Amino acid sequence: MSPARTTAGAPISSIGRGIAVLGCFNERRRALTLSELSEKSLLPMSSTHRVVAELVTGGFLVRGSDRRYRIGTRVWSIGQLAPVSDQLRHRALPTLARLYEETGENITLAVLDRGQALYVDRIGGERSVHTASRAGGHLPLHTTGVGKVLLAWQSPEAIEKYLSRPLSRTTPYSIVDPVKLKTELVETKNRGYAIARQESTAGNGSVAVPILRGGRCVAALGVVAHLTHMDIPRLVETLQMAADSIRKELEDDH
Amino acid sequence: MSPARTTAGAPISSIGRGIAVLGCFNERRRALTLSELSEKSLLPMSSTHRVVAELVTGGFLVRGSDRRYRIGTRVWSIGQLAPVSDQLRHRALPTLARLYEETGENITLAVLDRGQALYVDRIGGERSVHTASRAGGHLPLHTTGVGKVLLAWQSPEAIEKYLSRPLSRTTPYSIVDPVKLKTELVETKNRGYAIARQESTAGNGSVAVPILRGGRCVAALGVVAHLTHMDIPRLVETLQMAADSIRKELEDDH
DNA sequence: AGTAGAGTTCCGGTCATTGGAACCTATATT
DNA sequence: AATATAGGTTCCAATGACCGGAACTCTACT
Repeated sequence: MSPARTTAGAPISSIGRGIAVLGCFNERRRALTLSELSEKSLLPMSSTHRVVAELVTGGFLVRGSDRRYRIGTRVWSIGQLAPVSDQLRHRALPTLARLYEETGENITLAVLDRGQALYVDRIGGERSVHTASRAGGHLPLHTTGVGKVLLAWQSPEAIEKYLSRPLSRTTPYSIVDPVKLKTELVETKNRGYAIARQESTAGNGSVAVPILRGGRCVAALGVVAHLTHMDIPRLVETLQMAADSIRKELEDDH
Repeated sequence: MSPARTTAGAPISSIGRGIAVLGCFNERRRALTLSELSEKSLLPMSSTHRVVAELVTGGFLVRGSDRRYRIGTRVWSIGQLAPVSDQLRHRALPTLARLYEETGENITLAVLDRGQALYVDRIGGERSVHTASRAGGHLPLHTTGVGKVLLAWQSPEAIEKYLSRPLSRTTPYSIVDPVKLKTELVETKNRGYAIARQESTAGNGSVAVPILRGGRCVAALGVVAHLTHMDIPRLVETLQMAADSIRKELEDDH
């Protein structure tokens, strides 16, 4: 009776609907009820129910004893085959482990993804400070050490494009002035590493270096620590050696 | 004209088709052409083409310069929200890093998934031996240390069920006799750890211990090393302390 | 017991989906 | 250069899988 797939205006394919449902999950919302999925995906309840049932059948969603849906192990498993995991994370992990043991601080590895810093992995125990980053999570480019590195090594046009949009403020120390940020980016690229001071989380600072391949910055390696015990020159040296080690690791085959 | 979705017998939903296409990828085949996807998913070329195009639009697939399709970063990113990654891997990672640094050998963390050992993570550098395991990959339960642990702590019925099916042989040393394997499993549970000697890859041995929560074995922690330099009693002690550390980590909230 | 909210099933209408066929486009072979 | 082959893309008529409102069931809470 009613025209199918016109509720939200543009018609969406079945696969698009499935992806939309999976896209409802994020770091804050890792377990959702059917109603929440229906609301967030903008699909009617009955349609959501059907789509969800098919995703459950395929192992892409699982329903817990609390009746909430979570991302299935199958998605995780297939996701491991993505180049970012297979080529980068896997090869860098031993170096990250060594860095973590050496410094005892949070170690992060990030790449540029959809205009944000995508955290490819993070090692940080209870002994190290609490941070906002999490493997698979996105953070802005201008409030973190790794983000600044990823942005600084972009083309001038890409940098201008990023600066032309409003810069979000996460803490009172976040740099939201495009002119000031541009100066900082130039400085970052010149000296070869980035610093962030309480720009993402209060009390924390971070240092980050690029992992370069043929002049391109393919990833950024960083440390997050409490500002009071952050020996920057020493961290930079340690990070640069580790970045070089990862770069070599990436060169093997392909 | 032709009846839709009856080529392969049972009708498959659109979402099921999307999942089938994504399911074509595995550790051996991380980059596939459209033809290969069509062949493996049992879908006609034109249908595959449409499904793939929608997956690309949604960021679930990407096409490289070699015209091959690969799993998109988005799948990896969403997969990180799965409990196996979010609850287990993330919390265990610092301990795995410490273990790796302490031993210098391959460290593996696995859970039971669909009758196989699913590797939740693996840290192993070029210094450690080459192994078959990889994060996100599956291996049989009876040919690896972690697999034996996961199986040994299952219910007697589940063990019988596993033993009733033919046991695959990976190396000449693989235990394929159900009676012999059962004895080994009993012994494993009694002594509290598992050993495998060249049952998965030639020259390698492994030691593994369970991570227990309320009597249930939620994961297995193992080391893979060259048989000649494997100090079993020492590795067992190190692993058990690490397993206890991970168990405590899992107890924090929920 | 009653109520609200969440979740599930039903079902007729219809439009997105389907796949064969035709058509491109590179790469290899003659 | 011409031809062949495989791989990939577009087209289009036919149709049955998908659509979602409505009715119903289940669960949790008062």
